Amino acid sequence: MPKTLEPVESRQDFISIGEAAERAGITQRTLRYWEDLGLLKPPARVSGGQRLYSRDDLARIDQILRMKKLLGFSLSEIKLAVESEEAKQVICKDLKHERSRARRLKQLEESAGITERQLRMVEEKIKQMQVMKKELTCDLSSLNERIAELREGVQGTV
Amino acid sequence: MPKTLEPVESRQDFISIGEAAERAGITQRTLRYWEDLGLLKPPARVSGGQRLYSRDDLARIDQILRMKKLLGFSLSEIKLAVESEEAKQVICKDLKHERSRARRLKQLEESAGITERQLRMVEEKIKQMQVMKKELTCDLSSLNERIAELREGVQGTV
DNA sequence: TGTAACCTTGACGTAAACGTTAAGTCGCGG
DNA sequence: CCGCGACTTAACGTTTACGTCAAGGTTACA
Repeated sequence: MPKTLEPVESRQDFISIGEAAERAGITQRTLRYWEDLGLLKPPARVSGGQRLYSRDDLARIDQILRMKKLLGFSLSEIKLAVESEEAKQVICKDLKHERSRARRLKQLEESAGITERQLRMVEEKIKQMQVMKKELTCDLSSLNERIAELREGVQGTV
Repeated sequence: MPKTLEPVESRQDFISIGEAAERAGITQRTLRYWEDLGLLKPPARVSGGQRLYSRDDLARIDQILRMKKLLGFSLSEIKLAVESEEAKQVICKDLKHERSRARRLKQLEESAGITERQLRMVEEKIKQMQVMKKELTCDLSSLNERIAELREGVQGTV
């Protein structure tokens, strides 16, 4: 159900697709595409049909971008992650409504599993990138050494 | 010039494309494709025309894989990085041949510049990934807290 | 010496992630 | 109330990074 504006929220709190795209540094097409794939939940619309993005929507967009650029996830992988995020929020709301505990527990655990896998992956990546960093640092300092040697005309010292 | 076997090197030191691909966890097609794009320098060949990959080649392949998977680089970006790596090695060899000092100095500096840019990028990524790690850790512990609550039947404590 | 397993190039196919264009609708300042 | 820019959906095009044959050459081994 693509919701319309809720009474308490002002039109000021929302921005058009053009502005949202510009702020995120992507195209309108990309936003619509992500929506089609289910990465973004259908945003609010004005009566005429134009999309209105909320602060939450923008945060989600940023999150997706980070997963793409930092972790190199495909959109389908991101969808999984986003769905678990979704589940988390639904669960938090549902906690009020006091329903089937076993079911909620299962969802919570599933969500935690996904989050944990992501965490492990991030940790692994950080480790490997620190190795790369060390290598690059090494390379760089040996290059700088050579440069210094050359500058001082001490070319023969290999 | 796709070189042939050099006298000092034994055939044992080289492996076929099939084995190289298997070791790297990629396909033969991918190796040939990378070679076409100029990511890999043309490897040695046996007289019959079949490729022979050296230890250096394998190292290069690993390097490319890390750039792809860790940094999320496109192949064209990787090509740039690899070319600068190439340049570095050429320069190191040339250092013996004692040629125009000014020119070598310039190349060394260019090489250092590229390496430094790469280093900065890696550092930036590490930073951002540490932020993600923190967020995920936070998420996870709050999830686990809720799970514990539910398990002990203390559902009301929001 | 044959033959099965491996390799070669070349060409065409494909999935993902959008780009681009078309044809029409909406919203708002003058 | 009109015109212009921003928006809508739909459809087709494009790029990247390979996958997948096809048709033949090479190598190793019984």
